[in-house]
Amino acid sequence: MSTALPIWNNEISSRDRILDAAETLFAKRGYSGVGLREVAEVVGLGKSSLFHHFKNKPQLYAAVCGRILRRIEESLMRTLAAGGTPVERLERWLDDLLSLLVDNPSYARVLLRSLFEDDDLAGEMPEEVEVERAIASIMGSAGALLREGMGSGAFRPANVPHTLLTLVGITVFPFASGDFGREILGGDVFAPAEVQRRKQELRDFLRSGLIARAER
Amino acid sequence: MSTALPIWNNEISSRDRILDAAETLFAKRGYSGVGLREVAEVVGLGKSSLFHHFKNKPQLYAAVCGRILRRIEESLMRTLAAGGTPVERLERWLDDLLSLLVDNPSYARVLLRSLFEDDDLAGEMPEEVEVERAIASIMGSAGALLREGMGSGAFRPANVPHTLLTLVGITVFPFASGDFGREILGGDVFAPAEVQRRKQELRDFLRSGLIARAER
DNA sequence: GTCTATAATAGGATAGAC
DNA sequence: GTCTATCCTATTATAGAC
Repeated sequence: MSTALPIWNNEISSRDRILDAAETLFAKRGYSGVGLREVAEVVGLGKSSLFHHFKNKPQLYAAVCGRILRRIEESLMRTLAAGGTPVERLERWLDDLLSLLVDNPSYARVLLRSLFEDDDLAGEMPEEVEVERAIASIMGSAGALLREGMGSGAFRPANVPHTLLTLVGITVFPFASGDFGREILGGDVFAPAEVQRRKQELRDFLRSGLIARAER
Repeated sequence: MSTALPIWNNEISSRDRILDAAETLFAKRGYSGVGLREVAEVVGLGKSSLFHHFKNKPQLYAAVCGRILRRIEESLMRTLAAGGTPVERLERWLDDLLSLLVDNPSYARVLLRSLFEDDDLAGEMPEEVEVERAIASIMGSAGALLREGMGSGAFRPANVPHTLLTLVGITVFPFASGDFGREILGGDVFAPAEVQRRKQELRDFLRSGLIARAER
């Protein structure tokens, strides 16, 4: 019954290798576009073996999404705990989030795709509940930061929920946009130089918007 | 052979009813999540009848996406042709785009989902080529507007491709975000009051960013 | 923990009657 | 232009041997 490995064990468990394979495939083709046969094939297992680790497909999907969201949550907590002014914390968080999305090219796509599946993650299984919890935690912390900054005058007064949607749109979307983003930019969104540029453009946009001051 | 109806005919063609049904379903469950059986059922036809109007599933999908993109293209062209300063044209365009997305709740989801399907729209069929053309046309016009505004000093100097990605992220994403957006906002993203608020928040964000001037 | 075998269903697509 | 019938393959999931 003990599936936990000793900490000095370097082997990656079957469960994690299944999650890795499923994550990549879900990013590429979405929930319905991925068959468990293909997941098993990538991992190097028989199809039926997957059901020993996850009781069905929705649970596997929720486990993939949950793992991503927990990592984002951890990153956010670490960033916020490091202190600084609200502006510093916001900019550091967005920087770290972008780094995380770039280091794990499947994340942005899996996340946005999952937001579009209103049905497929709405169950009562523990993995699905965990997804909801992580989302609420992340958005709660980000919202609190925005409110603190607006209260102290560091941020312009704005509608907090709409600002949260805006922040998700400008940070996550570009790294999920695949060929579209590549065509717009004329190069890979994940290339280091392009990532640096995106971070800079994001900071500038948050500081000044787009419209020049003379026009206001 | 003539499938074209006389202009005084009020009946909606089977082809259009198939496109309508497919659009709604693709928005809900994505390309792979929709079976042609279900599309046919919604329209009230047998599954095989669909193949008389579209030769296969990829073509139907491309036709759905193409119809949406053409409407956005038309809206953009009309807006840009109406003249005004770059700031006026940009703000009018975003306003009109949001109205279009709100009037057609499937649009945002179908569009963003299609951007995540690098494979499923990359063929050589005329419908797929048309999708590419419309995207290039829309992004070309928007990019030209940005460059014009930056040249005249109306917009802050910024990286045009990244700004395009940002604009897509802040305009389209919220209306594709479904339950997530609903939870963040505490209400329906498509409710008239919320749409008005989003338009206002968008204008403010473009004019001032998020960070207060005192902090700069 | 992984395997083979199997069940039951749904998928896209075609042929041909009407 | 729509239908029924059919083909072949893939899907999720289970049972039970090893």
